[in-house]
Amino acid sequence: MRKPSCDIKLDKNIKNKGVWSKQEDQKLIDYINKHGEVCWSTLPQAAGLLRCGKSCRLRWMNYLRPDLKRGNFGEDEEDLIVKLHALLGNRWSLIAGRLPGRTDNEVKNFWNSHIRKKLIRKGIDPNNHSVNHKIPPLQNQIMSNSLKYFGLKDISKNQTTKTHVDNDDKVSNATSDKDESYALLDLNLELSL
DNA sequence: AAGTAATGCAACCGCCGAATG
DNA sequence: ACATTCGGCGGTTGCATTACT
Repeated sequence: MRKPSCDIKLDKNIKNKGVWSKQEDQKLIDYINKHGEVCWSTLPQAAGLLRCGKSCRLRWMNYLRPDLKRGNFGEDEEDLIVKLHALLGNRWSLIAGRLPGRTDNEVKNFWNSHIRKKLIRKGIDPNNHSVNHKIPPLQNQIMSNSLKYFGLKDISKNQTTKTHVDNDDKVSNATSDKDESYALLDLNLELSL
């Protein structure tokens, strides 16, 4: 058993947990402005922070980075997230990569708190975006090509994911070889992204 | 005004793959 | 070849805020 790379419970140097204070934010910002995004595991000590490197990285990536957009998602962004999710599933970092100034955490939260409910209200299954139509061969081919563009396997052919449905309100992307393929309605993604 | 439920979001947890010794 | 470390990711939790009764 290898020990966790960052174990808050075991590391005696890590005293702070939970919400970051303004002072901690400032220390992190100052350090990164001065030294850049260097080794996260040694950063906390070097910057005088009582946090683990992982926590520092998360704080910087999701909140402090100067190029972050913040604020509400626009309709165009929402639309793009839905389309990308139909194509990529819960690969939030890939989806966020197509949305300048947005983080994977932000996209994931937005999906779980807004988009999922919206799709359910419209009678669309947010997990597979299906409205009970089979994917026509041409559309299937487009999907397959799109996945190749992102450097991904075509999961519709043989994927068995680890998440599953506990109840109808839980996130799931359960698919298996036995599952049928469903249509991705309105998936007019530009393949030249 | 007080209590409770629902919601949104920041942060944590645990796992994985790549890099390194 | 193997063990270890690290960065990164997705899932989940917990808390603050808001809405409702």
